[in-house]
Amino acid sequence: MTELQISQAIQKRRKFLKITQKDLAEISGASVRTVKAIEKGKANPTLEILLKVLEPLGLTLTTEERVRNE
Amino acid sequence: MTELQISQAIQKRRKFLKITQKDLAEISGASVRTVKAIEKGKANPTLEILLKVLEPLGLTLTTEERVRNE
DNA sequence: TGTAAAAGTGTAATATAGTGCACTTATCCA
DNA sequence: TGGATAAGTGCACTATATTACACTTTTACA
Repeated sequence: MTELQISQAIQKRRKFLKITQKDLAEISGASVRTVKAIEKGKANPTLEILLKVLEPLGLTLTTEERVRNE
Repeated sequence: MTELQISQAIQKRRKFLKITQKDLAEISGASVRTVKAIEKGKANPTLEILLKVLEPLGLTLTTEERVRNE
């Protein structure tokens, strides 16, 4: 999963939950600025920030064996 | 999946592949210092670095809905 | 068990992620 | 369609991730 796919998953999930970037920032503890950058794919977030943002979205990060052709 | 679990997955996989931290550093393009820190769980790597290290291990990162009780 | 390879670490420099502020632009719906 | 809310952005500062170098400690095996 690429950086872009992760940011898309975050935005998709946030919209599904009908909350704003500001809401997500407040709940997660990350700054609004950073949440915006992550969703725009213009961030290279640290793992800590990424996990903080994913958590309130009910999402988690996992490592998997990469499958051929993806 | 926590930061700790990710570092453990990396170390486990690297040892399975019978390569050294130095090898992994060279293949991935991350510094040896950073690879060591990640495996030790003493790093808060950027997504870019994390993906670079996972890639040659045949691992990938995915986001999933968090399951209750984990 | 001596030795070489691997792993771990302190320090310091550099690059860059994270942030707040102020502002602009886009979206939306009454 | 006007106004309110949400989203996007330039700038400048602070915090911290990444790195090389030099060194110590641990591991493994001939």
